[in-house]
Amino acid sequence: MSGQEFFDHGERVAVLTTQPLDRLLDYRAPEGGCFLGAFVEVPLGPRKVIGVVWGPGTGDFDSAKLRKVIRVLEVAPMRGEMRQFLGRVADYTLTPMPAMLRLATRAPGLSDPPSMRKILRRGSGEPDRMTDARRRVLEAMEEYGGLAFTTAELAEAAGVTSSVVKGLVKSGALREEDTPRDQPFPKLDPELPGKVLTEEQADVAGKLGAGVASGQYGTTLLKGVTGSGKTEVYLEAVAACLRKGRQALVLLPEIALTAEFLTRVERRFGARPAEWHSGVTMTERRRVWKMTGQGAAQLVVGARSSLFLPFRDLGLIIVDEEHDTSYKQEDGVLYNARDMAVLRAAMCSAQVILASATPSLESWANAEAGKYTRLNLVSRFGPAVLPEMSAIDMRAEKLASQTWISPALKSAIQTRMERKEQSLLFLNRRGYAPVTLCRACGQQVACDHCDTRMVEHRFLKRLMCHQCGETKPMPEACPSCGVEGKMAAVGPGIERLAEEATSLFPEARIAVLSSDLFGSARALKQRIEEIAAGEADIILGTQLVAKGHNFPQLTLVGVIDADLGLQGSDLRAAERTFQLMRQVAGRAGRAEKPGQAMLQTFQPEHPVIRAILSGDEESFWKVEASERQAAGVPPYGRMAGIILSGPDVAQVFDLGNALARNDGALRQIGAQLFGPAPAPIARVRGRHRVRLLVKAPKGVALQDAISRWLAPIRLKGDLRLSVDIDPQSFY
DNA sequence: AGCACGCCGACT
DNA sequence: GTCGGCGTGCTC
Repeated sequence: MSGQEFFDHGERVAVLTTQPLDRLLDYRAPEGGCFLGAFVEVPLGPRKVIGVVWGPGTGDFDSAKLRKVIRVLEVAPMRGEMRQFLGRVADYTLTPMPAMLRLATRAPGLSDPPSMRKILRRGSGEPDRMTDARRRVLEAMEEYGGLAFTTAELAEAAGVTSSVVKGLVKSGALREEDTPRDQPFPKLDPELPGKVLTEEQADVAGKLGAGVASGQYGTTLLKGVTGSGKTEVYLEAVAACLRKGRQALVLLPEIALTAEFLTRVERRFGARPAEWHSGVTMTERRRVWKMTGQGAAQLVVGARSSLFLPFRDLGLIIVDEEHDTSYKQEDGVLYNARDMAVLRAAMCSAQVILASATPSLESWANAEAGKYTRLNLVSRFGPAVLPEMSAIDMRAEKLASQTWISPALKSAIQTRMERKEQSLLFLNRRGYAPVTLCRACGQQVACDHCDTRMVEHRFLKRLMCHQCGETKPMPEACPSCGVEGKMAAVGPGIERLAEEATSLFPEARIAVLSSDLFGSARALKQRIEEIAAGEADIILGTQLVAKGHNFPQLTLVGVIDADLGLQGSDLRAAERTFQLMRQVAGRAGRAEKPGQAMLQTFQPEHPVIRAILSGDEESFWKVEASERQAAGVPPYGRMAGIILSGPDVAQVFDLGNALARNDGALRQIGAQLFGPAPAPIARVRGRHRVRLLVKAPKGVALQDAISRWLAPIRLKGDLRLSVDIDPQSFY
């Protein structure tokens, strides 16, 4: 990086814009000059765009044609560390820099001057006439001396109309003052008493705190079983970070989890932290972005994109539920927030805590290799113990056709009903039935734009494509052969399971938790609270229920189809099933009552099912690790996916074949290329998709080889190409 | 990304 | 003649 930090008026500067150009553009520094990293507005063709001063000009552009930076924006310049971080993420994910800059400036109104509002202060003058209403206003002002009132707020507080307040301003008893609308976040107090920790928790918290206090980089894998108090423990690391005067970031995989988390932070530190995710309002986003940059937000709680906020001095990043697949962005810039968190921390001497009850194999392997410190919380808090796990061998169960709850599971639910305890039935399938077919011709109803089956949603009275969201009414006659009244639902979805549960237990109060049955995160949260308070006997849920919600009355978990995730050729299928089953099982018996988990399976001897039942995680990981090592796949090898798409199948395949023929750059590093083959979903929204997979030994320069391989190709027409380094899903 | 330029077919 | 389709190329 260049040593020059300031550019005088007229000097050449190189500017990175958010426009998808593959290089920096030279401009002349504006009057008053500008700092390296300054956010600027520059002319580009007929338009004005936002950019960042990235360094001294490259000088190879005709200086007569050089245009001048219009102005420097009134926000903190981008720090060198942030510029470097964006560059490293771009190199790693093969993302163009403008897209990276867009990620880092996802706040509205950056180009606007700081928004101001008028607040009131006590003036020097006295009111010409004192009335009762005026006295109340002045008293309210005294009482809340330090607060910044607007006219409306002060009128409200004093119980008068705003004209009374305006009168006082006119007479000079109050005066108006301009103040920035974006206020700093209230101070968090790390010295407030936290929850009393057990000896084990205090020991782990102490070690994490010491890491933060060292002011150096380090990553810790914090493994704690459900209910072991992981959150309390890592909040002590946040406390250590705050004491050091550095900022902290907590990443959560799911927006639905933030509300409860914010409350816990408030209980521990006396104020709410900054919040950053797609559900936050525009004005609040702007405030969070700016305050993060000024160091006036000590703690940010957010989704993966909060990793690209302009922290001034980031000392700690916590990745909660680090194994969660939603940390991998699946559209736009393809990055894994967990991995990039480690990168960012290494660049700014911060600590990372990867917290999970069921860590990813990647993190487990990094801990085994000594790259990460590993800390364990093994005891569940309070008297609760992990549930007793058992399998129900579905080959031996006699089930009526079109039913999925085995007699064994049914009687276990019955027992819970009698004891006034709750049961949870888990089925990771939304809708009523995964397949709708015609009994006359055997044809399945498929989406018109994607190569996927349409899923019946009886609740919506429609068929839905889970790929593109397209819906259509339930057909009376077969769309393919025209025969009427022969359409049949095949297989269970969560809605159909609800139907079965209702007929088995007509007197039970049944709650269904599926993401498509709730319009908002708020509605979902409220329903979850009602259920936790006991307003349901049987809970039916999809994936959603596996994540961190606490139901104290719950003592039975029944997994309807434990084999569901094991099918398919996904290299992480075993790992995912293991994590999901463990997490769902962890929902039972969190309070005083011991829990029981029953897994309905057709393959009870499958190693993954056996590992889940035995609870022997270390041996599961060791077996899984040795299999991946033998296959040379992550985390012991590297992979990348190339997805080609376009409206014309032949064209897309031609491009795929051309790429496969010219794979010299890949062979140089000893990488193998598979494909082109139709992508897992061969058609989405009318676009045909073809995939190539690259598998390379660990430790080679994979990104470099891929960019050399792809450099010569020119995309014609409507063809698209995207590169996914470390792809998460393969099915 | 936008936006112009430019080269062909279809129309008042 | 001219309107408008979108392929190609440029933006400091």
